[in-house]
Amino acid sequence: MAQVKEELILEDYLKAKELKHSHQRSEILAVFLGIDRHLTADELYRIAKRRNPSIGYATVYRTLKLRCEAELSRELKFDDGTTRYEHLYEHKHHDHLICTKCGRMLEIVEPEIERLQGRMFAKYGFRPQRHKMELYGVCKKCKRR
Amino acid sequence: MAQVKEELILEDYLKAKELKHSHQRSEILAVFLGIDRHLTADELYRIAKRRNPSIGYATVYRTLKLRCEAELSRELKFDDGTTRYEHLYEHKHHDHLICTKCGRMLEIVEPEIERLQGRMFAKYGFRPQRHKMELYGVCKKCKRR
DNA sequence: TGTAATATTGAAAACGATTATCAATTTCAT
DNA sequence: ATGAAATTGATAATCGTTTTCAATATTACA
Repeated sequence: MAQVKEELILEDYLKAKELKHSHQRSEILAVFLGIDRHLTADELYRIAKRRNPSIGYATVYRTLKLRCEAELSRELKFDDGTTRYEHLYEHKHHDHLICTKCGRMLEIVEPEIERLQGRMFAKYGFRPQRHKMELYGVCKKCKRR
Repeated sequence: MAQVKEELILEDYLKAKELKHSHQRSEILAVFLGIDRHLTADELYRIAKRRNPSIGYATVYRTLKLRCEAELSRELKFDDGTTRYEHLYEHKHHDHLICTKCGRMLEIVEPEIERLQGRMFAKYGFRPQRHKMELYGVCKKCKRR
């Protein structure tokens, strides 16, 4: 199961950095891994806190930062000002289609766009690192209203 | 001259909203319009302040917000956490190619990508509003070092 | 012109999201 | 078990941005 393997990657990362385990961290991670949406730190905090009320805000941030360092997650800044965290492990690169009315967010994969992006990097002599594409519009449901 | 016409658009916007003129605002705008880079509010503040030391932080923010409301500018959030403002008037839609070493930013226009984006909106039944694409990599110069 | 109504200002306080600090606690190799 | 070191939650600090507020500037109109 992918989630188990993913935990092992973080495990190795902790070992390499000579870090220790902790209850709170695994609980926060269990929540985070179990949810497919792109959560904000605050959303994750609230949900984790329901499970274990002793969990603090700072630890949620620390845990998310750890995952980003281990390249298992990525921090994304959206136009509405929110910062959200997405899973990277075993997720193909994808772009985002966002409804500006209801906030719904779709992950979309479009190889054609990926190809074009590669060409753009080449055209300007850049070594590609990453990219980000967000399409903002009004979704089917919200259009009707 | 484009800059003059652009000022008239803001003029109309002010009239429509029954707003008044002000010295500080036009000075801030003169600086902003005269610089092609994507400035942060803080950068604009510093430069404007050199011209007129009485200009305050809040007015810079207020002026930028006004321009965004009038659809003459756009606020962009980048991955490094900075918020920058770009000119929209008589600027074709463009994407950004950003060097993660030196911070240099290129505006790139690629009709093919624009077309594809349009198709993505259609495919998922969204009414398009805007989009944003950022390519992060290492530029020619920085690659050499 | 002068006047009154109201928008604009700068400074400072307030704000929201994130990070740093710190003493108490937990982990873990020995 | 012990002790060194990492982790914790609460809280203070920080950063970028917005709001507040009393003083000032702009504008319409008498």
